[in-house]
Amino acid sequence: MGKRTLSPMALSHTILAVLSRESLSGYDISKRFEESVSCYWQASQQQIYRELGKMEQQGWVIHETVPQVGKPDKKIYGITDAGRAELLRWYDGPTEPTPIREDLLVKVLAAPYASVDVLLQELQRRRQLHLERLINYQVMESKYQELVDPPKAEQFRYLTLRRGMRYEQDWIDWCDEVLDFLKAGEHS
Amino acid sequence: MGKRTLSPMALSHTILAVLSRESLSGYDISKRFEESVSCYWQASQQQIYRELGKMEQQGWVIHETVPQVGKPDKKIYGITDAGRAELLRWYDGPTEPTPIREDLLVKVLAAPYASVDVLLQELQRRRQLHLERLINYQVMESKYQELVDPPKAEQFRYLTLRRGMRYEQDWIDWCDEVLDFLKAGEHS
DNA sequence: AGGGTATACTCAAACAGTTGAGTATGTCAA
DNA sequence: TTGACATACTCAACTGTTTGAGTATACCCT
Repeated sequence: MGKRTLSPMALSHTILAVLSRESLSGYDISKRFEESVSCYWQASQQQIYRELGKMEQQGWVIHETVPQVGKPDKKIYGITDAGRAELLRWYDGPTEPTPIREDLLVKVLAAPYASVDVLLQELQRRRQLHLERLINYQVMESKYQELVDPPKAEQFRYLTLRRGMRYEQDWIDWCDEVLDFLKAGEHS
Repeated sequence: MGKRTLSPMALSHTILAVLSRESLSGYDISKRFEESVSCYWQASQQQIYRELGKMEQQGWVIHETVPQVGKPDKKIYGITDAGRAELLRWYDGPTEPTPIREDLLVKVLAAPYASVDVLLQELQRRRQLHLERLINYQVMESKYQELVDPPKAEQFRYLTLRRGMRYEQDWIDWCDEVLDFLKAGEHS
């Protein structure tokens, strides 16, 4: 007797959305999550395999095992009609903003009682990390812009990338704002 | 035998950071999380009380019960020396970007196989929600700007609010981008 | 009485996510 | 042989978070 009345379970719906376009092996799904899905959904390989197992039990996906030479067999997962129906059912519901839990900002709050130098270095490290992500997304963007007459699905996928790029730029901008504040020495 | 070697536990450290400045009742801590902490850390009331109990067992905080007239007794929590040491220990470690899991973006990805009208309405709803949050933060910002010679802690707290404001503005901008795309009918 | 609000706090169950640790097949280099 | 990498997949334990459901004191309104 579950106590939950709502079941967001958006990882499975993310997988369903990815499979809507084409069937993929579990490994290739995992690769998608490292690449084009990474700007809006993070999931580990273990999580994905586990979820696929559950989704198959629920009849949303089905797999066929394909033997390979020199490599292990792979399981190609495809979405079922029930899976498409489930995706549409979920799609009609509301979305919720992701709960925000930013430990870097907790450190900003604690900085008056701690070492501002440590914070400064962490801000620089984080700025660099977000810059690298942005650059990676910009490389992906340039590939979208090479498409001459992109299919509808590609256009929508591009919009998800745009969000990722804005998010990383936003982080860089905020880091710069805090770094400027710290370097101006106004806290001394 | 725990399998974990790392223990981020940043909720407790957020509470420690909040208590660094002043002792507060559990209820008031919860109120802080609804207000000034909300732009960088979300936690439920239950979660906060539970965490305070754990933190007290670990000696990081201590409470005194204060009887009140017409209201239940309240527990005022204060940070201990051990709590301050724990906060500093944690402070020196690296931060990690929050894992991103945005169901609205999954819906953008699924939109070619579903109703674009539903997406359009959801984007407008979300835009409104993020605008309301931004306006709320702007009200908070104007209070910071009334301070003539703000203490250091207030200046750092203001920087956390700046992040919240940028984040909400970023969402609004992205929603506008997608709405423009949908309304231009380029997906037809 | 019931419903709403506020101040104050607590218990329980379920679940999604994280971490650790593998498995199988193969290639290449030191 | 070992270590690194790639393609492919699986199991187990733990934990933070969410959801549901309260508790206590009081006030106000229908």
